[in-house]
Amino acid sequence: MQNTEEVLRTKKIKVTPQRMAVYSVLRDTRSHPNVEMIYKKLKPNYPAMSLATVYKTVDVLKKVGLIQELNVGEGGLRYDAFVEPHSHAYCESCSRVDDVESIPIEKIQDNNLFKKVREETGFTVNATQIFFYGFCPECQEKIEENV
Amino acid sequence: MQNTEEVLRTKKIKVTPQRMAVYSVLRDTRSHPNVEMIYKKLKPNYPAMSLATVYKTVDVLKKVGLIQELNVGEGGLRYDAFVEPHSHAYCESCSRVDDVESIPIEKIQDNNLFKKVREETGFTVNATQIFFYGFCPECQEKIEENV
DNA sequence: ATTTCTGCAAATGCTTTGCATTGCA
DNA sequence: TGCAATGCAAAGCATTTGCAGAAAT
Repeated sequence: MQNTEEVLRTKKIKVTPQRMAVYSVLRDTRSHPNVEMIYKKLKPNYPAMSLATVYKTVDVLKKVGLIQELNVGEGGLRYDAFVEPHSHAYCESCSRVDDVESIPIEKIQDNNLFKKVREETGFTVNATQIFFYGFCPECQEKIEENV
Repeated sequence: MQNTEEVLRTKKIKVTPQRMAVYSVLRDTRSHPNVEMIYKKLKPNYPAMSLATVYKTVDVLKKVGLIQELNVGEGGLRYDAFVEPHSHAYCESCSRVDDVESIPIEKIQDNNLFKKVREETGFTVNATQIFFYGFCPECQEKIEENV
């Protein structure tokens, strides 16, 4: 995997320790953290890091396409450095977000879905976002225990 | 179509003018308004109507299943009285939200998609939300004019 | 040297809350 | 009448902004 510094440089944005740190956190996890979670994770190693900087940084990373922003309803905005098209499962109990890779969005696109949407609505479509809402394995267990 | 008052009564919630008004607005439009839009629409006829009441009302209507809440990213929370499963197209320029009915979610469910998600992630899935992001016909024209 | 980023604090804006009053059942 | 909903103002929270100092190119 290309190192974080190189990746940022490729995108022609200034390379700062804060940006490397935020992007590294996102590259190293599959947990789709929100800004607060990123901040908490970084604080021990970067005591001077400001929450506002995390906000500004995810914004920059999003704009250059290094990360994607997920709007998961009550769970707020989450960030994901895995930018290949894929869908997500959201746990309505603990707000956990998992990747779903077995339903590849490319396949849906291949099925002429974008074209179909265009025919119906006149919209030109660039992207799609698919969410599955339900309960993660851990929360299912908890719910069963409480019966 | 059943009248608004009857529908509310069926759901065993208190029938008030404010609730009827909010629900009527949502039944009469396909524009997926947010709270602010609902409020503005009602203000001329209900000058005493408070924004807080609109917030509380959409919450109640959502809980009894009369409307659904759509989380459309930057456009915030939108409300829709059309609760049959369907997907949505979101205009990244003007925030307009259109229904997409030609891609029925039932069909996706029939394709064992929920089962597939469960096999991959362990999540039990109750619902899905599909968004198409792009530009609506009007905004496409505007963009072309400015070239 | 210049431009951009960071960190702080203040400001913003959307949403929620508390509570006295009103209104539905 | 009793309980729930409304409307107002205040509070709450996540996010954004302005700006002086710091850092990257």
